[in-house]
Amino acid sequence: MANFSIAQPLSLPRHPTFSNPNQPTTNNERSRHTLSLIDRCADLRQLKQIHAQMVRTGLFNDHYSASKLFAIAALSPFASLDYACKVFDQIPQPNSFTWNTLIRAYASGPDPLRSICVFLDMVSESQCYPNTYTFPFLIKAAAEVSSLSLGQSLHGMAVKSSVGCDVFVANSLIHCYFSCGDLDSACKVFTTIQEKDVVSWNSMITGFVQKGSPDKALELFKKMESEEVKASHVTMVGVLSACAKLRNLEFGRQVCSYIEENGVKMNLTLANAMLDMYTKCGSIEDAKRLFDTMEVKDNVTWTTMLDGFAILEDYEAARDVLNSMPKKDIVAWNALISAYEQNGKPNEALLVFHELQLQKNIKLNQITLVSTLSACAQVGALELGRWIHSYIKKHGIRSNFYVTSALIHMYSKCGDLVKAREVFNTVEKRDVFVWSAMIGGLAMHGCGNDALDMFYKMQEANVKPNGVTFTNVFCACSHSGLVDEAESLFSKMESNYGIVPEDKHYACIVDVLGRSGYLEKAVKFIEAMPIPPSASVWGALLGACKIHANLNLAEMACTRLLELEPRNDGAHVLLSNIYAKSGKWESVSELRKHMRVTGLKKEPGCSSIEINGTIHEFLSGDNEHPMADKVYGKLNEVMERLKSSGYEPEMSQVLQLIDEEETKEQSLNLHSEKLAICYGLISTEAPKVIRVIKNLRVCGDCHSVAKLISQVYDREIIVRDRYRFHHFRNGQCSCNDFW
DNA sequence: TTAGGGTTAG
Repeated sequence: MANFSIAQPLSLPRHPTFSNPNQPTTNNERSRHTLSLIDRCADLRQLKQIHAQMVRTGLFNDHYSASKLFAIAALSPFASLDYACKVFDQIPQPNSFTWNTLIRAYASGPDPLRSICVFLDMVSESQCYPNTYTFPFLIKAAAEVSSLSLGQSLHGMAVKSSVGCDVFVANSLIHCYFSCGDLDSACKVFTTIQEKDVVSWNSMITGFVQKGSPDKALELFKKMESEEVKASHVTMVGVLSACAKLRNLEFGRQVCSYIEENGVKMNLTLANAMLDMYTKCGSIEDAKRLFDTMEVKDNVTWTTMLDGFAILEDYEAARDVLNSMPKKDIVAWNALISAYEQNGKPNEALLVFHELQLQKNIKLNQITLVSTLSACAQVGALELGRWIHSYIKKHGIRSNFYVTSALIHMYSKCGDLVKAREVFNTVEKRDVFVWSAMIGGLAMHGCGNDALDMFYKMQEANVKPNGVTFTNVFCACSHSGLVDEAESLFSKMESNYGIVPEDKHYACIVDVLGRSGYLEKAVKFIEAMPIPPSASVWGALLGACKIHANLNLAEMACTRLLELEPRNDGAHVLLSNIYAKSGKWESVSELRKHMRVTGLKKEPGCSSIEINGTIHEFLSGDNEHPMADKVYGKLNEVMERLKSSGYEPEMSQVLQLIDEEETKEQSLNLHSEKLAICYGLISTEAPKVIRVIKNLRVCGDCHSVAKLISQVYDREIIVRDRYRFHHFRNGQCSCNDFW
């Protein structure tokens, strides 16, 4: 028996809703009056007062009255599971209704599995049998925790209890099977329901939408219509969501008219679903019109609108929406951060994150941290990344697979492979994304064999690789010259792993072959492709032609690439470099003229370095930095010192696009990575590692200079270029000059 | 006598 004490003599609540001009006189009337008060309770305090009075007057001994009180304690908006349990313990011999109510309360609580324990107590301790009310709650709990085996067991029990055909039980099972990813079982249950109701259809439609088959959801909706089942507002939410996922504006608009013509009851959720459909389908005008007419808006409304602008990369409008929100929440902030981060604007994402940190009463969640870590990875903001890592530990934020993968990715891309491995090693569970992130990290640092080991360990751990895993593995092979391994794995992708190679995988293999000098083999591989080669396939071949100075093949690859992407500046620059390397200066100038006439610009080289949490960017020949004078002063000193150690500038690296007044050597010295390294030398002390991130591939001269600086100045330098990492130490680079 | 299943943003 729980310990429940009546704290004070009951005084009927003074709350105005409780005043009753006609005081009840008889016992029956008093009971009825008390029961009506239960229904009108506004908070737990009032309920407890009624409880006390019921105990005092003996009304609590009446089973019906006690269970009414209990149901409110367990399920009302102000419910308290703790208190409800105490009330439950006071009820002698609870009946099915009371047990079911307790099961229901637990099933929708924070720990749904506890409802199963209550169910087991009910079966073992009471004379009550589970009925058509019991199973939907239990099955809901199984759905909440996505436990297929539990769902299946409950399904079996329901059948044995002769309630398997009940439409409520069947509908819960459909929902549960979808949640557990067992679409076949969900469909089987659906077909066995003899008298399907609208919820049966809704469960199927919603299930298909949520499990990535919006087309099937729409098919089902059409079938539902043909069977003349009247759609509800929940049906329409599902159907609109399917349209949004399919980006089918035309059908989406028809659905909106359907809702109006068929008198489907509108509510806020449905209006939000319409708004979402318009924004996802790219019709911001429709969205704005609807948004302006909505009298009631919640945070979903605001965030959907914000996201709509973000999709169109209208960040100013998105920002306005955030500013206008009456109560900004973390989801809205996350929407803006991830919009920037996913559209290649990581610096902007970080600025928003810093602003968010200044807000009071808004707690960062996993999504905030994952998006921000990804932005850190892009710009190489290692210090902020570390801060987020310690924030996660300090605030006990539950690390899920997304967070773990994001941390591994951040540490790897910021050049701290040791820390990336540490994160990987300390987690107990790893899914395919975690493994792939680690393989990707090893790949970009040139640890090809370690990456392959990881790939095999992953399979020993019974984790199935996906397309991303293979991309990362091939990338690792490419940077380490592991041609045979890459070819062998590629040939098994479909047969052994069931993954159909995509364009990016073909591009990887061309890269593997090409880098290692097997140019003819790479061409034959392209010719045998079952899908048309994409720009990235030709780009990989072109890159290899540059390394191995194969002019004829380069011209062919570039022509094919430019047929697909006429405005690919990288291709123009690569070809120009190859011409220059072969001394074909006429061709260089023709290409340069072509670029000028067509307004095509070479992406300027840009290198960044993080000092005390601030990212400093340097463009080629940059004078914008406040300490530019000192940087150039340091650069001169460095070059003199290196020359006296025997360094000679690699003029062959000055390949193209030099303005006439510049000398070749000056041009080399203006490279952004040299400026960033020099800034690192003057802003930090040994033995701090100098970490630089460059947007393009590092040039040969800068590579030699970095090696020499690491020796002459005894500083470790880590440079991330567009393709991989270079660790310079004692005059050597981790890439073994193979990049 | 009581009640239940399906709903939108990241």
